[in-house]
Parts: sequence; structure tokens; C-alpha cells
Amino acid sequence: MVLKKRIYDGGFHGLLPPVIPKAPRSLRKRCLRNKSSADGEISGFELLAAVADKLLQEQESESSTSSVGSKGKGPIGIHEEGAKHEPLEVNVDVKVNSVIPDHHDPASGAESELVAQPTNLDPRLKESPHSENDSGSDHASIVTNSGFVKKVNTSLIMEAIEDKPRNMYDVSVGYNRDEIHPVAVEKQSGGLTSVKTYNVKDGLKPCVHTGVSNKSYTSADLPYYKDRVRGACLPRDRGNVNINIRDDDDEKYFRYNNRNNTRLRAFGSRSRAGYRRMRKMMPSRYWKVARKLHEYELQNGTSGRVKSFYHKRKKICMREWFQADAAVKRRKLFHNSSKNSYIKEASNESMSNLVKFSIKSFKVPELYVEVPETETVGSLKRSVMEAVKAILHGKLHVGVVVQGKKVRDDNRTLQQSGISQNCNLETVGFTLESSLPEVSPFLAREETPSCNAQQWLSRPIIDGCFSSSSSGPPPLATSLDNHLEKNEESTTFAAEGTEVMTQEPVEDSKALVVVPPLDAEVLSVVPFSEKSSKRYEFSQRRTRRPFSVSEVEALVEAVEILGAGRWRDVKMRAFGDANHRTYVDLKDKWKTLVHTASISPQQRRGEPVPQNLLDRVLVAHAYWSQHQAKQPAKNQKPLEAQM
DNA sequence: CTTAGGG
DNA sequence: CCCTAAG
Repeated sequence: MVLKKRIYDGGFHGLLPPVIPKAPRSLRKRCLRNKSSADGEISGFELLAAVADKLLQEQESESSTSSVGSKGKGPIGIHEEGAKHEPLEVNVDVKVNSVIPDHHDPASGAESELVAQPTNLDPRLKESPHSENDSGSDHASIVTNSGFVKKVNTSLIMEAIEDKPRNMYDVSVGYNRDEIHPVAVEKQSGGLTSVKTYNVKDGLKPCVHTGVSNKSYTSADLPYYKDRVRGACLPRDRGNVNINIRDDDDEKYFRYNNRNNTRLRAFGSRSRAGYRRMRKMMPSRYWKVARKLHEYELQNGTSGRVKSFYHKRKKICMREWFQADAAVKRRKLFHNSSKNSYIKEASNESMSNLVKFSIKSFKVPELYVEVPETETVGSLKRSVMEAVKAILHGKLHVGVVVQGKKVRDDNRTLQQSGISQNCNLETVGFTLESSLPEVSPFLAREETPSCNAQQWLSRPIIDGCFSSSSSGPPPLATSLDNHLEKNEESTTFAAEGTEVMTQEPVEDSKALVVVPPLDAEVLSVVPFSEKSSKRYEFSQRRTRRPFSVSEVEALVEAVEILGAGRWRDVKMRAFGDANHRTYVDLKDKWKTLVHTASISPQQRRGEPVPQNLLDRVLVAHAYWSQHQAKQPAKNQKPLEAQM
């Protein structure tokens, strides 16, 4: 009988879960912006290729010189134990900065705050972070600007540092507009480095970053991702991704997954479903961007552009092992390496909130390469490299996996995702996702009769990919699995989801890697029509985030007032700031609450919901079941009145 | 996009 | 939570 009048406005906020950036996904009127970056295609692999080549060359030329690269401690010195005698390690520090020059849409300020990151192309500068790792001996840096980024100006810098005498390279890649300027710096014995410049496309330009930079530095940002800058960014740390590549006979990594593509949809798909899916695939925040992109596609870029990119910085060290020996490769290729990667903790600088991850290794999507038996190992290597490049050619996305589950919500903090200083980082992994065209085998002409079957089976590239013919274009999901050993909290990455392809989706195409017999020099390239826009869906179920009591309370209150059914309004009212709670979620929660309230306490699971709340749930449910709550009624507070 | 329900 | 059919 007491009339309980409450002020609901915002009243629940206090109850709400950890703050979540505002940007209610369901705002009906959002300004749409067009994204500009449709395709920031990164040709990171250019780098890799360069690195690979380098490695190969060195490998070939040098045989036993290097000692194991693990210096011991550094983040990099990882493989000490299992290391083979001469593992090739390439430590690649990748810094990617996306800079989008002026596409700032005032209106959308929130989302797009992109930070341009100044990147230093200077190899030396970059190295510094890794200095620990470096034995100081040599460095090779490759700076590449790729032209892949068509519309978006992004600058991407990848830096690879050579860890050991010969195997580690420092590669820096800068992407600006359309030029690609890979520059490789080779180190010379004296520690001096010579710089080689490769002109990939047109003119070389020194990598100059135009970006506006600010504080940010780093990060592995792939143009594709959009993220807004949140306050939490790490100040001056640049997120670096270190990739170590080592040639190890035993480890195999490439996996090109041929999976069903049933669920895959091109990002660019114009279908509604695709659209919807897209949305689902990404965190609410990103959703907007996606949406914009979508529209962009629909209307040829009418308006603004999206500029966001992730800005969260992290340091990540990834290592990848490549097998040098073909034979070995074949053998190994076959088994999936499911556990080859782990991350070791990187050096912690004392940035309090920085999380530094050193990824010891990661898996590359399944690759499919076919090479004639008569081919040389060198060409095989090249073929593999090409395949890698092909993968990298696509847009790469980084996904974060915690305890086997992919964390899709980029807005979540590491803590929320279960990544904290205390947690065992072993459960944390990164995945590389790319939309890659599948690489299809080129059936070659020559296989030795006797071995056909075998060859087939032992194809260099891993399991399962049997080409398109059989299962259709396999999505590539590159996955890096890693185990982290340590990190600290607070950064979020943006990774997954945003697949932005601007290119015209063309039908699926398959890329193929062919190795011309005997022609070691020519890398068989992967034609891979870029259009192949088979996107891989990396969608994963959102991680479960149980409703807290306070959230339940907020929900109950909102429903009491608004009635069950007006979920959007409920969401706005009580969870306007909780971007991770969609109205569908609220509706579902209500459903479960009603159910929960109707069962015995013993049958309930999870965090117990106060009985009083459950009682209110029942009352409200009963009430609204009879009174149509659906109407837009402005002030229906009948239920309230009863209380 | 929202709702409403089933899975 | 996901997925979808219906508005």
C-alpha cells in the first residue's frame, strides 16, 4: 500500500555493472557515418614475406652459425629448452598505427576518436623496446608502407627485431595510403645496419607518418578495427606485437582452416541477414561502425567516414615458428598443432595499467600449399611464404580468447574478460583472424605416381584443407594460440570483429599457391583474387556475463514501470549505459527471472537473487500479463501504484 | 530495428 | 545466449 514512487531516471545507474561506455546500441537515431576505411588491407605479409625471405636466405646460407637465440631472459628468449639447435627466430615487433587523417566526423566524436599514432619508422627506435631481447647483435628492419590501405589512411608499422644473430628481424611496416615501402634494414656484422629498400609498388617513400599523433603509440592496430579511444589507453606505450618466427623442425604452424563456411558471411554482404549478423558479431560500439560501413557500401560512400580504430595499446609479442625443412614440414603439417603457442610474459615495464603480452607463438590459419616433389625445399619454403602472405593479405583481425572462449566484446576490460594480473594467463590466447581466400592447390602436373596419395596427404599444409572443391572455401581463421603467462590489466583490445571489406565482393575465389618446378626464384604467387570475400566468421558466442543482483533489481524496477514487452525502453531506462546488455538480453533475463521465481530455491543456480526481487518479478509478471504493457503508454505505472 | 519465442 | 520469424 505504500506508494512507492521512485525516480527512475538514472536511478538504476548506480546499480549497474561496471561502467560501460555509452553508446546505446539501440539509439534509434544515430548518425550514420560512413566509414572510410573500407579496406584497409594490410599487407602485413609483405613484411612477413620479407622476413621470410630473409630467413630463408640466411637459412640457406648459414647453417650452423647461430646459437640458440634465447638469451635467456627476455621476453623473447623463449624456447630455450626445446629449442632446436638452430632455431630461427624472428622476433617481429609489429606496431600498427592507424591514422586516419581527417575523417573525423564531428558528430560521431565518440566513436571515432582515433588516435593517430606517430610511429617511428626508425628501426632503431623501435628496437628499443625489445632491447632486452636483443643480444645486440643484429637487426634487420623492414619498413613497409602498404598501399593496401586504400581509403583509409592508416599507418601501420610493424617492427620486427632480430633477436639473435641472424634470425630475429626487426620489421617495421608503415602503411600509408597506397604506397608500400618496405625497407629492410639489414644488419651488418658490426652491428651496423644497412638498409635495403624494396619497392614494392611504386615509389618508395620513407615511411613518414603523417598521423597526428599524440600519445599513442602503438599498438597493433589493424585498420580494420575500429575502436574508439578510451580513456584507459595506455599512455605511452606502444603496443607492439612481436612475432618470432623460428625455424623449427618440429613445430608446425600453419593452419589454414577449411571450415564450413556455412556461417560465414561476407561483411560486405548486403543482405539483411548479413547485416544483422555483422551486428551481432561485433560489440555494440563497433556495431555502429559496422553499420556505417554497411551503409557505406550500400551507398557509395556518401558521407562521412569512420575513423576509428583501436586504440588500445598493448604489447604483444608473438612468435611464430616456421619450419624450414620441407620434409619436416610435411610431416608436421599434418598434425595440428594445437598447442604450440604460448605467451610468455613480456617485460613489464612499470606502466601500471599496461598489459604486456608476449606471445610466444601463434598459429596461422591453415595453409594449403602444393608443390611438386621435384621442387626444391627452397621453393617449398617460398610457397609456404606465399601462402602466409596470402593470408596476411587479407584483413587480419586479432581475437582474444580466454579460457577457450573468444572474447568478442571489445568494450570489455581485460578484467571483465577474465584477464587480470592474477589470473593465469595461460588461458589467454590470441587469434589471428583473417578473411582469406582460400588457397587452393594447383594440381600439378607432376606428381610421382606412386606417391600421389601420399603427397596429397602429406601436403605441406595441414590438415584438412582439402580444397575448395570438397568443402568449399574454408574460412581462414588464423588462430594464434597462446598462453600468456602474465599480464596486467587494463587494456582492451579491439580485435575481432570488424571486418571491413570494402572491396567488391566477388565470388569466392580460391587462391592457389603453385610452385613452379625448379624455379626457385619465382615464388608462386597466390593469385587469390582478392575479391574473394569469403569472410570468416569468427563469431563466437558472447561470453557469459551473469546478471548481478543490482542489474536484476534495475531490470525489475524498469519492468515494473514499463511493463514486460517494452524491452527497448527497459533497456534504455535501466541499462542505457550497459552496452553489453541488449534488450534481447533483458527480455531473456526477465524470462529466466520469471522462471526462477517460480521454482524452488533449491533448483536455482547461480548467484542467488534475493527473494524479494523474485517476488517483485512474480508480481510484475502477473500484473503485466494481464495489462497489456505494450502500449507506448507514457506513464503506465499501474504496477507501481499497487506497491 | 524490435518483439517474442524457441533452442 | 543465440537464432529467427514476425512486425
